[in-house]
Amino acid sequence: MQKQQYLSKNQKIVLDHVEKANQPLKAYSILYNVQKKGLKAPLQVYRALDKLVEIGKIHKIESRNAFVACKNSNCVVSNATAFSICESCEKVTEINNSKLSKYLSNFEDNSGMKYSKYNLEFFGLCKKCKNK
Amino acid sequence: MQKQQYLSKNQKIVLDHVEKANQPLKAYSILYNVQKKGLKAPLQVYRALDKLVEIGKIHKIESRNAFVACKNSNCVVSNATAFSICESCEKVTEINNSKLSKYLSNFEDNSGMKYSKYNLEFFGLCKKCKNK
DNA sequence: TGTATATTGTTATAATATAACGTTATGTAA
DNA sequence: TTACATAACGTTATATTATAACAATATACA
Ligand SMILES: [Zn+2]
Ligand SMILES: [Zn+2]
Ligand SMILES: [Zn+2]
Ligand SMILES: [Zn+2]
Repeated sequence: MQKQQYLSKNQKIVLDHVEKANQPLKAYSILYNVQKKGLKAPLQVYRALDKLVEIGKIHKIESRNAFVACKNSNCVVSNATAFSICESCEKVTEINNSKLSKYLSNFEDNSGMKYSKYNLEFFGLCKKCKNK
Repeated sequence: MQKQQYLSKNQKIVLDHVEKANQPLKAYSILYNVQKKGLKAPLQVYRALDKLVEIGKIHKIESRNAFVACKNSNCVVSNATAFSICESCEKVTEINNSKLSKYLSNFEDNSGMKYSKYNLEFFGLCKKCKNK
């Protein structure tokens, strides 16, 4: 069986919903909003999310337990993610900076560990919130 | 009222326990283990953890919902944290690398956002697990 | 001493996530 | 086509993580 080519029904429904949002969504908020499309139980949402995260279509904002669609259409590095998070309005933006991703992908410390993945979350105040 | 100088009773108990562990601990595992010291409810643990995280004595490993004592005794930058996480044995190490922390603290993207904090989690296989 | 803030103790509950089971769909190869 | 393996689905129950709300006590300090 080769790598999955198409998304399944539930996966499409969830991805669709998350892509339309312009901010991270909580799993249960997704659930409430896709119930009219037939997904009735948390597991249906979580399973779709798991797969979508695995293939890089969706990222999890770990510090917020929330899910956001990948905005880097060419995001080959679905496992190398960086986000900026405004601590006031909670706006989250995926950072797409090749210098940063190169720097982190090549990072080695003295532990002899080679890293295949990373997740970076920056916190601060966005422009809007800073000027309030 | 000036900044807290000493830890409270519950804070000491929790910090003590987390410092003795050499891996991240879950909040409820902490709870079970400090019950003999009088902390009976989740909130007592969470409140102590909150404060300890705030003052940088403890960090939260967001991807694991677990808590680990800060190993950088001189960790002035309690809000600039980086960890390496083995995806096989779950060993977690706090990274203390001044080049990395400088690079990230000075990082600016085109959003005009200045970051006061960050949390970085690297994933891979530790030496031991790689050689299995 | 009076006052503000931090911490505590306690019960209940909210929010997040997974276990376990059986069924159905899809891809691969004989 | 049939057989087999893997992936996805549906469902119920439950585990895990975290906070709300309220009253009491302790601490710092003017
Ligand atoms: Zn992405
Ligand atoms: Zn903002
Ligand atoms: Zn630290
Ligand atoms: Zn390991």
